[in-house]
Amino acid sequence: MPGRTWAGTTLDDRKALRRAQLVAAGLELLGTEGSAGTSVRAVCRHAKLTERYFYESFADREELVAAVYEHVGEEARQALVDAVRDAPTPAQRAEHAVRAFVELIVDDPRKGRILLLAPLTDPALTRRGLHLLPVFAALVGDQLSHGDETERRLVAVGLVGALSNVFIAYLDGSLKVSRERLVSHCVKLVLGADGH
Amino acid sequence: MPGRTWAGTTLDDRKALRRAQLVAAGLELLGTEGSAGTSVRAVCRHAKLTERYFYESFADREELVAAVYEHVGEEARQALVDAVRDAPTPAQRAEHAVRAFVELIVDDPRKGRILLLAPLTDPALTRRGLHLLPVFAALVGDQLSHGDETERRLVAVGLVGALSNVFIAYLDGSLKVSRERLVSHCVKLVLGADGH
DNA sequence: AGGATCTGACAACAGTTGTAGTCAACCGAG
DNA sequence: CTCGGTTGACTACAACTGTTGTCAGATCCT
Repeated sequence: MPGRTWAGTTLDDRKALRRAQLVAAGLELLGTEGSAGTSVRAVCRHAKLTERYFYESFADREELVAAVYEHVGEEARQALVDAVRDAPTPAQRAEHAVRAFVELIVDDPRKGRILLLAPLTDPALTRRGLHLLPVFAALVGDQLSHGDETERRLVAVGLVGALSNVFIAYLDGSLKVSRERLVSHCVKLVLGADGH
Repeated sequence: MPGRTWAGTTLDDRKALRRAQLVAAGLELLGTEGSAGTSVRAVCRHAKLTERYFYESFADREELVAAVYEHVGEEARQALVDAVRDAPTPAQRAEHAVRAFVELIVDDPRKGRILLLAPLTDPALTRRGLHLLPVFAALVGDQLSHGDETERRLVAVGLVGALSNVFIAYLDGSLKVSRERLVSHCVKLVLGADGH
């Protein structure tokens, strides 16, 4: 059993550490170079590990990019849940959620790019149907109060698209606007979506 | 001078024809297989031409991709211009424009995918900053009547994002809704955007 | 110290990529 | 018919991909 210690740590510890390094390297590459630049070799170079350790933690290149995507997605989900909790009114919930998301992707644009763009571009994700935006859109749709089923879905999909595009434009610098204004505009979008 | 005729056509004619075949093959591949599947060899196979003719018309793989994108973009622009002309009221302009766009991408989803997704996914396009959505957004922004400069830009970027996302969801089948309802909802989005 | 275990640097495989070059066959103008 | 422009099939190259394997050396438990 791998209770045996090595350089002060157990085998499982080091294995988990290496896996984390690989995921971090994958996040960096997927968030900057994009899908094509995220090769097994490139990830290993970046993580300062050899290919052997790649296949110790992942069966595929696919598994790595899926792990990266899910990692970022989970982070975003958690940030949103934390933000919405303890906000009594819908308006406050909207503002907190938007602010949390903006903070997440402004602190680390790589995560924004991965969350918003990767599932559209990387075959490893599209093939698995791994796309969280529809999930978010469904959550948003459930919060809406007006209209029938498909109406809510249309509104939610549109709203998520509007927010995404504004974020993307903000991220790549083509939308020059203060962060405060960005947040308040997005809040307005969210609140306006439910308003008729 | 290449006025000399060959098999009934001049050299320039055949060269142009081959170029068109290559662009058509590029459109097909970029719109179905995506960026990764659009290799020089694959394009040539699809166009039933050899690599030599590829480099007769394009210096790079990049040039081909850019040509395909600009081709589709020009087509979309033309369709929108045609649709908007002769529509007196803003409401009619919005409806005609949306309808024209929907027809374009429903008749040929490949074009929709190229227009909306390719610039986000293909390095050949991102590197050149070849992205027409901001251009469309700017056009839209000029039509808005409320707010200052940045306000109009924010609204336009959001509107374009909302429309794109709805179209994309409709294209990949995840948004099951009748075409008429799609159009009318999009028209509502367009008209609602200017209502501040 | 001995021996099991872990590590890292590399090589090997077959495949695809972009790009360029060669060469035999063809075609139509003079 | 001949000659030069034109065609297409084919090869060549170096670089890269995912994946697996090898092997010398370091590290720690007993």
